[in-house]
Amino acid sequence: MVGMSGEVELRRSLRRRLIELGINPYPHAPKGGVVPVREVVRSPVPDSTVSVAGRVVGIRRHGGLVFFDLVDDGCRIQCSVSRGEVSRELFDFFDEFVDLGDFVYVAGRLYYTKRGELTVAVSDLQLLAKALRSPPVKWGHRILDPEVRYRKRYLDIMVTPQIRRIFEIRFRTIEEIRKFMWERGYVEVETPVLQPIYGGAAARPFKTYVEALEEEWYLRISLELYLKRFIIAGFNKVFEIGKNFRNEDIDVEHNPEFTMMESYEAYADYNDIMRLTEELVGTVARRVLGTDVVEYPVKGEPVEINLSPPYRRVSLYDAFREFAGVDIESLPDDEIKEYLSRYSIRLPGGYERGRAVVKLFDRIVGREYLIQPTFVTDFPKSSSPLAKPHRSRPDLAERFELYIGGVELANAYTELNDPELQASYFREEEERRRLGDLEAHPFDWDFVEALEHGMPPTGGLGLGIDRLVMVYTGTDSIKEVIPFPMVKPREFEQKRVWG
RNA sequence: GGGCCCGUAGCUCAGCCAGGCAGAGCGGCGGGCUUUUAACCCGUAGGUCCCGGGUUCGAAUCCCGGCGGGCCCGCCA
Repeated sequence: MVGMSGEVELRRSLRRRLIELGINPYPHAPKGGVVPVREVVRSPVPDSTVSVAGRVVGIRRHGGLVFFDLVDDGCRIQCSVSRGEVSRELFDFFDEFVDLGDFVYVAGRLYYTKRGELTVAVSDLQLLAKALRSPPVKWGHRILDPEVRYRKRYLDIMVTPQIRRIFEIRFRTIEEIRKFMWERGYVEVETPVLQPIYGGAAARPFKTYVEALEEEWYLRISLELYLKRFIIAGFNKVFEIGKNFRNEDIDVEHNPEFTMMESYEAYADYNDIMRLTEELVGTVARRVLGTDVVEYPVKGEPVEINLSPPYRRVSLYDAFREFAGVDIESLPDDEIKEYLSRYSIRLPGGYERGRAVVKLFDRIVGREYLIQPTFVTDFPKSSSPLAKPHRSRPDLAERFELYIGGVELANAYTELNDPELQASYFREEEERRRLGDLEAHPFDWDFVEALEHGMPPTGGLGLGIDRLVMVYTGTDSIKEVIPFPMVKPREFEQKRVWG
């Protein structure tokens, strides 16, 4: 047993000894009321007595005087224990039983040290939870191994305030999006995650099996088709914030499980939705960050981005002309095919002009040039089987995508509400599936039947929350803004001896 | 799916190219220290060198296979 994982063994023996001494190392509650450290720090009253609780993240011993740092809900305060000011029992207890990582309750007088730091002169102390492992790095420093950071995100958040800040922004963003939508009269609804037919996007789904029905079902790849059923049902303005699941590869912009906000509004079109979207992105930024100017890394260099509306609107064909110098609209199919092979783009399901154009747009224009917020509008009709054809351009659909920092943040349509046209689009998708496009949209009879009951003219929006948070936080990897990103589970032997 | 790189103490890493006793700093533990805050000073413990196989008198080091991770490219948002 000599040399068995030293720290944990040592601390487990402390835990045992505490129990032997009749001291519960995991009491049910602090012995006195606690005030959040944040409040103490916000308006400190020197010489007043405070009682606070938190995790011990630093200990500096000076013989008869010990300074230690407490972190409570992300907020740090220094405490001191002086041999001359407390009972021998208290001082020895701290010395012997309190380690980095432990939660403690302390009460004492507030004062400023010689160096001017606000400090609690501890006069009472209680161990609230014994940690058997100490934090891997000192508080305020960064864990550098990305594998540890993503697998044990709680440590990453625990010890690095900048990481915690990213998630504070994430969850405040979701909160403010809700408020923004509620303020505008949208009703927050819920739709099924498990679906018999997936739809609303081009993606491969996760499959699951429903024992009660003895059927294979799917995890949703979007919220779209059920939210439209709410519009059909007579709710005029609905939204949902929820997880989508797409069985695709993982990279800096994609996680198989990600968060979307989708909204649908009766009697609106994609122009209304553009105004809604830019208002939302700008307003939420101001409310969460206090500013609508952010910095985002583009090719490693921070670029200032202004999120205040209005955003630029440019049609997809015009964007091609402006940024790529190509009039792709009037390019013959042969030359488009040449471009495809030059950029080694394969089209599953065979060549189709509209889809080819969109792929080329993603490859050549999107990430490269659309840094300041830009709505790219009017996509080829065949690439958008759930969007309504353009009111004056029969070859296009009333669709837009929002790009910021080269990242695609949103996708929106004037929604298709003609059931016959929807059915024929679904048939085309089915044909493409037969030709090998695994991401083609499956035919959803139940949805077409719902449309047959009549859906008012509707504008809809899908907004990628993770990517919005990336823009807000100046982060260029989606893993940084997802609390627990998908990582392969790892087999490991726990090094411990029971007893 | 294709390519490149990485895996050694709790953490950060050196050692690998050119095979020969398993190393440093931080952290831990013990001691000292009553105003520090990455405290300081002295001492000390701590290892499945990612896993498996091969070459060799001898492998952290060379070779093969695997696992895990990162980045780039292709694709979905």
